[in-house]
Amino acid sequence: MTPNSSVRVRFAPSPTGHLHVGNARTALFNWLFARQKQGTMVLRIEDTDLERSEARFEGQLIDDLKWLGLDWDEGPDVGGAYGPYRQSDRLEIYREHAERLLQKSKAYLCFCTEEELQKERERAIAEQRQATYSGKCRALEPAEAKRRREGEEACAIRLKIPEHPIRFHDIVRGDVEFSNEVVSDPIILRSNGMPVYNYVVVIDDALMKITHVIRGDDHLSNTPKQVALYEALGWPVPEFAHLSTILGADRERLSKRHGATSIANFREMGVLPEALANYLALLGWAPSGGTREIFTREELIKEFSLKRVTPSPAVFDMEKLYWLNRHYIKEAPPERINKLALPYYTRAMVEDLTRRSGVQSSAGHEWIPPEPVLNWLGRVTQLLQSYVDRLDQLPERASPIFNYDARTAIANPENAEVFSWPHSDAVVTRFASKIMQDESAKSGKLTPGCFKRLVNEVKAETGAKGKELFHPIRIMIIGSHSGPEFDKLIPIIEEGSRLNLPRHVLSVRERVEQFEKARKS
RNA sequence: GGCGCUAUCGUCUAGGGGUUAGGACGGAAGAUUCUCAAUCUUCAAACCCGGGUUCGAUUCCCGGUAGCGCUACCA
Repeated sequence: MTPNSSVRVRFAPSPTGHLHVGNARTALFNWLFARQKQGTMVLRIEDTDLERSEARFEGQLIDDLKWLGLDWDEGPDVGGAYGPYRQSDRLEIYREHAERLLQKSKAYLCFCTEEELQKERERAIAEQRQATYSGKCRALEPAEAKRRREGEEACAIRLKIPEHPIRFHDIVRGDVEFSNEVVSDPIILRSNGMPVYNYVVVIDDALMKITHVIRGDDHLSNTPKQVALYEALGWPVPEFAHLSTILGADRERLSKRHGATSIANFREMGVLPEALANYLALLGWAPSGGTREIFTREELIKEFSLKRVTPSPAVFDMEKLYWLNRHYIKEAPPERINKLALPYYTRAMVEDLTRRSGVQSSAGHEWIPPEPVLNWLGRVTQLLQSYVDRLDQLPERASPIFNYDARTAIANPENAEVFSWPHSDAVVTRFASKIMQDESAKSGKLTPGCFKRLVNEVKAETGAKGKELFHPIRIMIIGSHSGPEFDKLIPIIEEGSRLNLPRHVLSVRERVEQFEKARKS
């Protein structure tokens, strides 16, 4: 992965929590672009917001990014020639360049207090004007300003916005122009010596030789200030690509309110990383022709194009993500899915155990099932694969196997309807007596072939066929009239009944027995 | 309030001065199956509004409206 082009992009998250889907999509687009151009991907941590940033979040961010399948060539964890890659380690650099700007009189000292500025702003809003800085301190004599600063008067450093409109090119949106009238001289260094975001981002991007700034469109309105900064510093302005916002179903900006929005959430839900990456790529980007939807990582790298990114905001559609996830679950090698699915089962089993015993067993969480159980769970997963959107639904879908309860099966109104059918009574009675007499069923070794034979006998004896035959039988066995095919289900139930599990899985015979008992009582 | 960005089926999108406006998710119907899921087939579903340019605008331009963003000594 040696970069051999001059393209350099960066993903610059703030370590304020888990990676959010919006940011993940930004990271993905940066990554796709870098990899396609064989350029360099830089990870930079924007931790100048001391109040919200936490060191541990950086590790989470990196985990989330890696889980999504992204990597980077330079960053706080891997180093690089343009470090440091944490803004908190770069404060000296920011101060130094601010002073340089001052010397070149591209910036000036501002002694206005926050209260003054606040009043100015309120007045402007009251007069329905743009709330821009008056530029009062811009008129100060440099010599006087210097004297006041040396006299320990608190001051911030402001950039001089040029007297001409600011234009820049955006790959997604085309040419954008802002009148200088509406961009007021921004503070770059606060009176407490801390630099401001719009300033550090430029210093970092320029010093890190970033050629393409790909980021969320919430930064679009900040861009003129940044362009002015590049110009003041005499540095080349990079290309910009502002990605549209991801919205929730209510067309409001996607937030925790909308449910799962962090990468960690999706990961816990059992969404596969390739499904998420594929989905995210489709949010705002479409291939030429616009008919393909499924892309491997390599195909995305090959096909991706910033020029084809849509400028309009996109609503996050969980259903479509699930569709992709189902696709990738089906595609994935069974061993991989089994391995990923395992924790969901063990957690459910342990929870079930603690619920019923009332004892909290922390050791249970690390329960590693023995080989035969592992294999069996793998077969359960394969049986249920086409029934789930995400892996965390597996235990729930497997519930008829694990938690058979004859009473609830009988009490269920839908089932009651089935039992009101003319043949149902006879089917139940005949089938039950056959199972109770069957030798193989006694030891939990009923085979699909044997099961089929018994069903056929019931069919011949009662005249029931199709649903009238199978629905009552299925209810007896799994408590519901619908479910997986018996051919696959029967061996799994029987095998499960012979395994040593935290909670015994009832054999077909045990189920039928319970059912008959519950029915008669 | 000011400024900016955006506007094609419910959703993600393709397309583009003349098209039966294409695909996908979801929905509906059918096929298959004992059932459900999966799968396959079919169907319904859209160019925000008003002007202008033009022989012709959904497409180009302007305005309106709506949504979102920015308007900080937040990032």
